[in-house]
Amino acid sequence: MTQQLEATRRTPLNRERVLQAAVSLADAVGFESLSMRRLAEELGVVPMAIYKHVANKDELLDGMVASLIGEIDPPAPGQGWKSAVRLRVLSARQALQRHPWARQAIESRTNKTPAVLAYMDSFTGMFLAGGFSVDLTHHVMHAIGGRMWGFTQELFDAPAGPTAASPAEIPPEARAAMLEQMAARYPNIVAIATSMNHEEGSVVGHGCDDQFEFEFALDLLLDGFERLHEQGWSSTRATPGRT
Amino acid sequence: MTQQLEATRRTPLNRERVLQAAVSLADAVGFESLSMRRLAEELGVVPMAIYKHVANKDELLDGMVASLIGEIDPPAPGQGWKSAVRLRVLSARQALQRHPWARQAIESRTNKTPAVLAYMDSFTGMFLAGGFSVDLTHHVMHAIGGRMWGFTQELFDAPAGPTAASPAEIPPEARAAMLEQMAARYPNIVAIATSMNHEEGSVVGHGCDDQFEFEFALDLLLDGFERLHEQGWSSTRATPGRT
DNA sequence: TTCAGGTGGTGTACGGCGTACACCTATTGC
DNA sequence: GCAATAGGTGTACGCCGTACACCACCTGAA
Repeated sequence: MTQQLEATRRTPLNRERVLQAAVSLADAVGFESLSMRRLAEELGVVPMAIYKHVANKDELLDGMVASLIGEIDPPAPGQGWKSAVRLRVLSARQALQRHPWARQAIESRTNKTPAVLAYMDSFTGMFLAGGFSVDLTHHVMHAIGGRMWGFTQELFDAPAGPTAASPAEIPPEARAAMLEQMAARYPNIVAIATSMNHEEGSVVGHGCDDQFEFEFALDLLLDGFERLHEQGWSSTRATPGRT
Repeated sequence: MTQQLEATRRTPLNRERVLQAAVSLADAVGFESLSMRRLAEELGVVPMAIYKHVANKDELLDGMVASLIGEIDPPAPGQGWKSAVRLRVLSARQALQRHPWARQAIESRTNKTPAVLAYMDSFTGMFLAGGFSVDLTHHVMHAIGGRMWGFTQELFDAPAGPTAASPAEIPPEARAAMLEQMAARYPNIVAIATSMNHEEGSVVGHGCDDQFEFEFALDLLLDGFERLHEQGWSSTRATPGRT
């Protein structure tokens, strides 16, 4: 009797459910807190049960990345290569922002799974379809590198200082002293930070517009690609802009 | 008596020696095999002894990154901004190639240590000294992102297939079949791979010239920066190349 | 000369991790 | 009706980072 109840209660695990659970667990607790044991707990199962569905943790991560790739839009048809690439990269970026663990997952591994290869292949195809030479396409794929995934190293992201949200924590004199020290030690950084939003005294203000920065670099690269393509660039000649 | 011998035998540990040992241990065994316990062993000391000199493993890694930064050349004087930046990035790249663990160390952490700030600040200063507006400098720093450290996501680096070094492992028919499968599934990747070195049948041949690829992207960005700078670009107008 | 305090190395222990291996138990195909 | 198999379990091992109590030695003041 209890057997029957328990039998119906549990739909058997499968790879799909494991990956799905892993993704949402990672979404919730972050990459470094995603452990096999914790995932098992989430699935109401003993840790080793997971290993009936994925070979090991690395394969789990590969599966998660594959599922992420599934969220990226396919190439938009009927567009020039440039806007097609642009749209797709931005779609990848959106997927990455939905799943903050993905950047670390991608960086932590040398990705040669079929899903990754397929994505890279399809990505490569956008340039070839746009009339790029195989040669130029090759280098262009290297150049776009991490941006293909929709992320860049975030350099400045969340500055050390407290935001305007918690003004009580540090007395204004101390803040001013800190600022002076910063400005003395890192004048250039401070110059940029203060220029970013000079409205109030908030030194390292609301942070940067990540999206703007990302598109800035992306478009810079795309423009460069375009220029090279138009001039019929070939690697046998020279690197892009050496004088 | 034994006391005296043992007293002379051991020069006491200090932060410098710990960091130095950590760096060369990581050089030898790789980032993921660098553990406090192993480092202690290398130093002939019990694991907890290390904690008298660094607060924890994160601080150890920060220290290692700082020591790496020390290996990067300072800005070359008497040059235009462009070649100064170029030289410095390539110097950073060399440092990173001497210490393969560094990429992971940098990626794994949100770097706000004084050493990192100082490097970024000095880097920023190269653009400002070149007459860049603070605005443009800001975005340019974002765009150059990871490349500031001398690395890019390596996409293609060591392909799955065996290299020419181990020809015995896989019989030629099997190789040919694999190639056909690859070509069917990932035609664009294979197109690039085969064009890279069409000498023999080595499909995913000797790999790419990392250095060339790196400089390709770097120069593309630098050229873009230059163009924007010359036209007096400002972020209030538009992103670089949108039509 | 002694003795307090600090510096640096030790030993033990805890709670986490990934996962190998032996085991059990339903379900299913013959 | 029964053997094979897929899927879940329990135990155990060897790693990891590090908290905490302890102790040896050196230094400098009384």
